[in-house]
Amino acid sequence: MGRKRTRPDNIRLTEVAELAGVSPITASRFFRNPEALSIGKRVRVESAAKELGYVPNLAARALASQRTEVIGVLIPSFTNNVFSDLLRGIYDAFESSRYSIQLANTRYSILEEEKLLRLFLAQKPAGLIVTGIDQTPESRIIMQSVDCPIVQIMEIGPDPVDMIIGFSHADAAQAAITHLLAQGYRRIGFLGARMDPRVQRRLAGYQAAMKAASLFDSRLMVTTPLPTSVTLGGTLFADLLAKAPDTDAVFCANDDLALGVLFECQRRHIAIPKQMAIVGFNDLEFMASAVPTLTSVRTNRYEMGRNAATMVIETIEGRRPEQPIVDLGFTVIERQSSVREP
Amino acid sequence: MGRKRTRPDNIRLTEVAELAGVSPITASRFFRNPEALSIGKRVRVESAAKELGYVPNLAARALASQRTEVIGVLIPSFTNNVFSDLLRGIYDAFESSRYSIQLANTRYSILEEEKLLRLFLAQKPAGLIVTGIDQTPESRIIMQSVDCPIVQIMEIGPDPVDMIIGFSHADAAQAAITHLLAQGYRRIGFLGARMDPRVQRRLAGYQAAMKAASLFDSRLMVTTPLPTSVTLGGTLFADLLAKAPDTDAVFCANDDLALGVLFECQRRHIAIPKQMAIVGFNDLEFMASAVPTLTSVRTNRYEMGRNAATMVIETIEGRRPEQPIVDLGFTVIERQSSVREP
DNA sequence: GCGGTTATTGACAGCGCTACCAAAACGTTG
DNA sequence: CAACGTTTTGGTAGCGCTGTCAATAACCGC
Repeated sequence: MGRKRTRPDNIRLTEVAELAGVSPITASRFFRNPEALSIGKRVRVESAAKELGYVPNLAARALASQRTEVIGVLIPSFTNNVFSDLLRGIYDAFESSRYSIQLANTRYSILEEEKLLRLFLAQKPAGLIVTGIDQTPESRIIMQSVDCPIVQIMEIGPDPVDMIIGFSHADAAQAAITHLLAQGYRRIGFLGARMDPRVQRRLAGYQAAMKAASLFDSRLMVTTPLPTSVTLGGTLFADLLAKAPDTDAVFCANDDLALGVLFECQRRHIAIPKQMAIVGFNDLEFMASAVPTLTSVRTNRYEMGRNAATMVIETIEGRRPEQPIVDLGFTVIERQSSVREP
Repeated sequence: MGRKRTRPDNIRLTEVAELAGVSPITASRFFRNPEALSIGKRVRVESAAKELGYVPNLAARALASQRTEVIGVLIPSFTNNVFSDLLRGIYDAFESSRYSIQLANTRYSILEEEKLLRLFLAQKPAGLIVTGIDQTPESRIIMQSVDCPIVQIMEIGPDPVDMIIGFSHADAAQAAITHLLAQGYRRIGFLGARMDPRVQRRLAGYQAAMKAASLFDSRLMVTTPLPTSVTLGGTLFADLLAKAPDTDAVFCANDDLALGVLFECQRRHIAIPKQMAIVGFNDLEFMASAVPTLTSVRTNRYEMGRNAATMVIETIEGRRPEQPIVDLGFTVIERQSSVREP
């Protein structure tokens, strides 16, 4: 008959209410919507809570209110530097809020993503941040049927589930190629690893630009499903030179590959940018420091994370951003590796 | 009088029990300790749960059982590559378990860490993973008073709160210096950024080795509280050369700095390893790919994360590891940047 | 001073699950 | 086959909080 278990010694809301001389429900309201209380009760509850060191029991709150204060975040990789900047932005934005983050790694698998999505939604999160726009049809249905704000990040697309923030990878790649063309390079190669959807779109942008300039040649494209690395950059570059020895520039789908190309050029005594131009993607910190300095396409990853988080919070709190699609753009940062001396 | 709120359409344990023809408590047991059920009921509950698509309500579980299945993880930075490997290990290990991870960033502040610790412990986590051994006295008291397993990671020390896994940063630094000494280098500089406790211990190891060889000279040490970066490596190296122009080797407290030094040497046409040796720390992937390849001290970050997580899980499940202090060691990977040709 | 409106406060019940104990079912043995 | 031990199952109550609605207090114009 009932529990004999020793009552935990934690302070409960009832205790706070008692000390403050109000009903538990009033005390409860203080923590959710202090403005609803009269000034007198507000300060009484506040000081009682502080005096007792009250910490709300989130499990009880979640059970009673049928929702949590958890924001689910789905990213495809922890290893990639790109996502660490993103995460920093997200965590910074949520830090001062009452929401906590539940982070999960999809490992670049949309099936894994769907599984994690189901898992998350069963716990009724207050919001969701998911990477990219290439969910499974199932995932989209799940996401649409849910009533919490959802922000897709990393790229923009015409048909967001709810809100979306990012930039056009195809346009960014195209801008990089346009820059190389303007510098007089003609045999521009493409190196890509992992070939996740965003890299594919960079490839598409590259192809569009090359075709528009009537310079497209499939031998100039070297890609691999392997995860990216600096070493891989060197390997892919070697492949590229084997297929197209007259290559005079390389656009790398990310900066790690670009660094690998730089090292491979040093090994082969290929002069940069005279014999070979290098352009990377993301503009990681080391690009500005390399010798020669490496051109890259700057993307606003920290801001993306931060803004995505802000959009979620605002929506939860009823101040939904008027613009559900946010394009953060990109900038081609021209450096020595792709700028020909006059 | 009571709630009129629409009953959520989620499947509850009671429904599963009903369909399986057992009492709710038996169904509950199935999810916590299936072995306690007879085979017959076990399969009945299992298929009923699957048929209804039952997902347990974690909030209710946490409230009723007075504990959660959340593992708190405190790391000092998201930006640092070192921690992304660690996190990957931790997430991999917890993936197949029922535990979920609550990640927080202390920003290298032990006061922030103490705050986050309080926050975590109020929610009764099932376990805790914290970085390093330099907590505030308050933090240590809090951690000792808690009854969940705690693993400290990244380094080892004599007096763990509970369990600890890592390696000796001082010994690792000392080994790096020993290697340089063996190669005949004598004016060995030290570059360090951020100067968090682990970098300080690397510095201590450097100092010990230099003093033992009667080669210590404070002008050879250049440090800064600034966060690390490749660019900073170049800057610190320039400072070092200004203070001690006869420097013939540099030990960098991390690989980013080492890469920056490499670039600075290229800029100044300093021959590596003839005029200058470079040794980094952590052995990030790019070190093997640089030109020349860069010597570094390999640390087992992924394994550290994975093992820490496993230690937590085992302890929760009553199979506490017999050895609470785990030394994962390190390896000096000798590469071109520090090996003199005969 | 009255009817009516709005700001505060409180009572009640229950969110979905599990701890505790007891009872039932099952085996085993002399 | 009774007596006993062991496994398996169920009943009860309650974890700490909040949604709903009702009640009360405060305010207002006339």
